[in-house]
Amino acid sequence: MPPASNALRALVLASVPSGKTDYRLEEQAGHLMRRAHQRHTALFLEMMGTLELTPTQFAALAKIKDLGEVTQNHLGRLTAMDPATIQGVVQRLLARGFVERRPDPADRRVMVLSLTSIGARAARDAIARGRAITHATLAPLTAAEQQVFVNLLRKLS
Amino acid sequence: MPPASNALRALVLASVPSGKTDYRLEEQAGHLMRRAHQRHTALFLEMMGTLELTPTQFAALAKIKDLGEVTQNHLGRLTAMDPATIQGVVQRLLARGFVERRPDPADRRVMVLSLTSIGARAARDAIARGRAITHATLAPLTAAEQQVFVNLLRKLS
DNA sequence: CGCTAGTTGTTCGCATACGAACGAGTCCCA
DNA sequence: TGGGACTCGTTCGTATGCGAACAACTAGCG
Repeated sequence: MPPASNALRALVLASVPSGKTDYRLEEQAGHLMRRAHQRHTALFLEMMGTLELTPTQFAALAKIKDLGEVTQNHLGRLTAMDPATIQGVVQRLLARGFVERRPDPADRRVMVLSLTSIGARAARDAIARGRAITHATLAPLTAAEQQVFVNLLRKLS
Repeated sequence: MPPASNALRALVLASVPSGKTDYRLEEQAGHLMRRAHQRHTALFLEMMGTLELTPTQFAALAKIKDLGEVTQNHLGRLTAMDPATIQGVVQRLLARGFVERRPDPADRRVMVLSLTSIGARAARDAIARGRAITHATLAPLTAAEQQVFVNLLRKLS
């Protein structure tokens, strides 16, 4: 330590009182992402209304509709849910009669999922609302900002 | 119903085949927000490491450190957690000895929260890591993009 | 003073979310 | 062909996240 450092250090400590170097929670990306996602979820549940679908249930439904038939774990990977999570989501869709399961004779570990006719109708209705939900979620931004925002989000997959 | 509407409706239905008008789940803002938030949470838990703090526990800790003393529900409002959620978070911080509670003589409904000395040290360490976590979360973006992204997120509070 | 409206913190139930561990099955290569 | 490595789906435990209901308490108004 060089001499005269005591006075210097006191100065530094005074300008940085016990690590309180202006860490503002409200400006941290993660905290803002959590809040923005929270707001979206609230909009989603409200606007999905009588369909009573959660965001993950909706994602699973829309993806099965896309593919016709999917394996449960594969569906999970496509919708960003780990096996434990997709399991519960699929159980609830099964219970509501939106999804069917049948064993795959070619691979006895696997259960193949597909939509029932009720499930297909629900998916169609839900996707219509999904568009409105995306619109509402992005409403605070201008059209140009919305483009930018979605592009940046994609980079943060 | 006006006449000739059957043929018309058939046309409409044909041009919009059962609602399959290219709804791409992967491009919906909400889905992307969920995935980006997921990635952040994984980074957070990994980088927080031995401190074993979750994002919400960290937010509560940082906010109590800011204010010195807070009421539980008030803390919840400041960190965007409803009373049921903040209750559990505070319980876990109490159990780890990071937070103290004392009754408010002026309002017997209220419990005032503050940091213990261990909690204050944990908060200081955690905030240092918090900066690194924000950095890592935004790493896929350029500095200019990071600015834009955070600004847009703020509008979507 | 008394009544009503609102607030505070708690509990319950349900739905993500994920790590860890597990049994069953498949794949590939020595 | 045998065996190790991997995959599939399930279960358990823990932590958000929120609606709903609740008892206790405060505040404000007639």
